[in-house]
Amino acid sequence: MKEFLKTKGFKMTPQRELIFRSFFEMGKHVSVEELYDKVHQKDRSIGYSTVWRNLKVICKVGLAEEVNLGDGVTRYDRVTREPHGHLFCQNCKRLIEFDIHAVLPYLVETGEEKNFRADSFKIEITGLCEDCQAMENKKNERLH
Amino acid sequence: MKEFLKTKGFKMTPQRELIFRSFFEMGKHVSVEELYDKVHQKDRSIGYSTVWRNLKVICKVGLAEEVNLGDGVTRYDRVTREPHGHLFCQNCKRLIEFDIHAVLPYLVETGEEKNFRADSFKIEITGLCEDCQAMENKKNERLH
DNA sequence: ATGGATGCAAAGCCTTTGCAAGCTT
DNA sequence: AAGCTTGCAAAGGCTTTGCATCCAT
Repeated sequence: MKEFLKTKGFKMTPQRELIFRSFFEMGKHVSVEELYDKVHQKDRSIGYSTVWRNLKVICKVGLAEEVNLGDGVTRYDRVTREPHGHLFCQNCKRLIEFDIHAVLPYLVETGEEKNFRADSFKIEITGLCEDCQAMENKKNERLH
Repeated sequence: MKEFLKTKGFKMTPQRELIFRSFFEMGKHVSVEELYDKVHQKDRSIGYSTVWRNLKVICKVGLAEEVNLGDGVTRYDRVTREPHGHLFCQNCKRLIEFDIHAVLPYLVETGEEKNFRADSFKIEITGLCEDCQAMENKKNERLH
């Protein structure tokens, strides 16, 4: 990893290593704050902006990309995994993934038709997850 | 429209009418600021927050929905039009639409499989539009 | 008269950046 | 030494809200 970063013009530091490790352990859909909390527990001296900047670095070297669900918080998602879409529960903010191999060809074709140079594809379904639907139903029952 | 709003618990006012009209004239992918600029030209007394709140109202009554491309600006998009995806140029911020009828069934099915109650579907391709690619090429030529 | 609507200013919230000091190579 | 990194604090930039006032019903 150290070598890999060097080829991209970045250096390795203890902080960076801890941040990278933590991010890849958490794996997916991590917000700056979540990662900061986790990292900060292990090393109280690491600042918020360092975490933030390193998340950007992870993106710059192509290991993750930003995900924006419109709830005001940017999340970071590993890109080494298979292409996938997101089911985003607006209540509990949970993110469920699903495979999008079936539709990717269509999207690629669409971009080509319009002479658009596509960098990334995003498919998101927002709504209510199974659990939150159940909760909602219980709440309604109580009201009657 | 006045009647329609009343059924939703909202009242009609001169400001609201101007804002609604302007929004529907602009039609698609409008940011608060863009709409404010347009509205403010016609009536200098209308404040930014009034425009903002009315955009929210338009969403609440189901006539538009928020679009978040991850550039820090929330845009509002009419929902009466056909379901569509977005090609978002990261350089000029232009939004090009494309039909997504072909893939919607797959997405609906995906949501059902996971017992997810889907409220909305979002498909976004980010990259560089034709024009900006041309500009980029010219710039590169000049450098050589 | 009511309760929603408006304007202004101020607060919120994340995201970014400026800087001086500290490390990596 | 040269340049990337880090921490802290402060600045940004857009979104929201508090409040007194106004207006539609």
